[in-house]
Amino acid sequence: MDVPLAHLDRLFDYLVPAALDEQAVPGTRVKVRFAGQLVDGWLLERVDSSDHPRLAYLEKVVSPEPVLSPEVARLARAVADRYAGSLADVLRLAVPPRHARVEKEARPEGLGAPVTTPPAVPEPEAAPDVTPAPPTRDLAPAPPASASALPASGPPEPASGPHGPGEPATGRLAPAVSAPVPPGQRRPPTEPGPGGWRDYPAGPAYLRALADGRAPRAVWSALAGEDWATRYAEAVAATVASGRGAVVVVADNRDLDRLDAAVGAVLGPGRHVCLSAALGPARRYRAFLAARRGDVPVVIGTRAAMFAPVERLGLVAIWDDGDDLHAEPRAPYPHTREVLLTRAQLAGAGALVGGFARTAEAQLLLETGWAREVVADRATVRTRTPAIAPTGDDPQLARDPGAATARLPSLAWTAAREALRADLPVLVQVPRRGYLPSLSCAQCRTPARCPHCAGPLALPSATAPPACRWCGRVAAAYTCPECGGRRLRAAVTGARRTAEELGRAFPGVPVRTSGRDEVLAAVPGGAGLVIATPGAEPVAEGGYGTVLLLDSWALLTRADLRAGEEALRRWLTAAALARPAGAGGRVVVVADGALAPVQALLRWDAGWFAARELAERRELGFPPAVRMASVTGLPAAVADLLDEARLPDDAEVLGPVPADGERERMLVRVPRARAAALAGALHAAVGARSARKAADPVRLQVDPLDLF
DNA sequence: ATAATAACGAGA
DNA sequence: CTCGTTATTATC
Repeated sequence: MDVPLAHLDRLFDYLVPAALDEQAVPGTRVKVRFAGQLVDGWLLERVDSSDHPRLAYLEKVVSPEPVLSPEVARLARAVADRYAGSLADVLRLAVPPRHARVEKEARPEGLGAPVTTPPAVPEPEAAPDVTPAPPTRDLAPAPPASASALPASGPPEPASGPHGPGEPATGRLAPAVSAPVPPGQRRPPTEPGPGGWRDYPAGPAYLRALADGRAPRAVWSALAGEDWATRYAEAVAATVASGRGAVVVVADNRDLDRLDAAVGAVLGPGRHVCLSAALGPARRYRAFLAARRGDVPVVIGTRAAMFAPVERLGLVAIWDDGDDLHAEPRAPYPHTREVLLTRAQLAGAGALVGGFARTAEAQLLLETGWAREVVADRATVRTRTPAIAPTGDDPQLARDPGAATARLPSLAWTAAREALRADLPVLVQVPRRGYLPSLSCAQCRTPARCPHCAGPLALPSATAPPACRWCGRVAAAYTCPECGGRRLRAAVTGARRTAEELGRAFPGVPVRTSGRDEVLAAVPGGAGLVIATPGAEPVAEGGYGTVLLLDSWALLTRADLRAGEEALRRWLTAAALARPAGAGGRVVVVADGALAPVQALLRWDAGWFAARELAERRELGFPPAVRMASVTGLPAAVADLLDEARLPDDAEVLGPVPADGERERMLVRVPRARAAALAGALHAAVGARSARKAADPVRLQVDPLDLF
């Protein structure tokens, strides 16, 4: 039922009129009369009988196209459960709006066979007038216990889930999944081989497992300069060779263009489609239908593609899972990585979580044994990595808002000049403005944390004493746990460094900018300055001679749980565009070399940092070591919801802290083992509230990306 | 949402 | 005891 009311998040049975029997196939969009009015719904399954005494008839089958595949329906239910959301909300994300004209278009000749094999439905019994076919399960499916459509195994969290302790990826690779190659399956133009995966000791075995029809799960840390798009294309090709399909999701359209080219080159034409919101309704629905109808085995795209229906799913992959574009901004706010991993779990598909950086969440996959690490050995890392040096003994140097040259530490300036003299391009990464100022120790700059709950301290107003942004406690007499310092300072973001200023520092050199407004995909190989904000760095032909990472303090002192992780991610992504040290590639990061993210950059060791980060989150009780949920709304509504919710015994409620305007925010924290119980309790509480027409809305977010 | 229904309390 | 109002519940 496509209604946004949480307490209606379940199945309803309808009779199928004989006239609609043929069209009323699971996965179709339907219209039914509900509470007196016509509403949209999803036909989820056909059943022989119903417990409900008085059934109404299905009003209409909107389109015979079974757009919702059984696999995606199951996935959507699991995602709704994990995120304390409604199935209807998830289905809105999973199935793009129908485009009737596109649906009627003739399908290209010779592409694939019809996909759907609707379950055998008995013919309606002969009866006068309107002949009822067996009733149909419509709308939102009930929770697992009562919905026959759902598999015996529940959602993967937490017992057997991506982050759970169960089902370790033991031995060589994850357990095999039977997926026989159907006869007549087309082969890709080139036989898939390990290709560039040979640089990673576990790489060839991973590809072999995919090609053999198994379901290997890997967390991959890419080498500097890696052609990651081609590696992903190779993994996809291996999967396709086993007669299975693949879904690959990247963060933005620039990455998608790269991946598109690589997959096209490796797989040949017509074997994949791109799916992203940027396509617009018609093209998006066309790509979606091509996948659903089985015309292509591979879907690549931005997060709009995470639910893409693919036949015989063999691989799900995400590139750069730390990019916050992977977080869906619409309720119930699922994260691409979590959706894809749930999907791999439910569908028995392989998984590939790759990036130059590694998130704490990916590290958890390794530490629970759910996935296997694919990394290069240290010798290979050394030959591929540019020479990376910190220049941050005096962090003031980089933050001093003085003259242009004064802002460039001498090492950075020298490295840039030398690259330009060698006729090589120089990349300068400058963070965007606008990070929240927060408090850190005036002496050692350790971010100030609440002594009670380890939340971040901030100044509520110019005059008020510092207070915790989580639990609201006032930290009047703060003492830094690192150095004993008692003074706090606001971590001001770096001043905006303009291209003109840098141009003045290097007269006569062409300067290009790439940022929010205009993103460059690539730049030529000769001498030139490229000023880019994180995520908008163009690749340079032959690689950059020097990469400068400026204003690091603005990144590192952000009041964000992921500040260190995010800084390292941005640095690695930019540094990966430099030439190897042997070819003159250099990276200068304007930061203190003793800091952990800087250390990880210098050693090109994302895994080391992620392990450290995860350990710290365990200690502090932060995600992903625990499960968190946030409840935001007017104080009365928030209190009402938490009052209503039967939270697990060990749930810890933090807050309230002021949110925007009149609203406030509370955080609920539970151990991972209680994650499902927490989501269930919160969803039920939202349902109870909506059932009694509680006026003020509350926003419920499981795994909120921003905790502070 | 909206309608049906159960619950409640005041007034006769 | 009934009527009128309000809270509760179900919506196939």
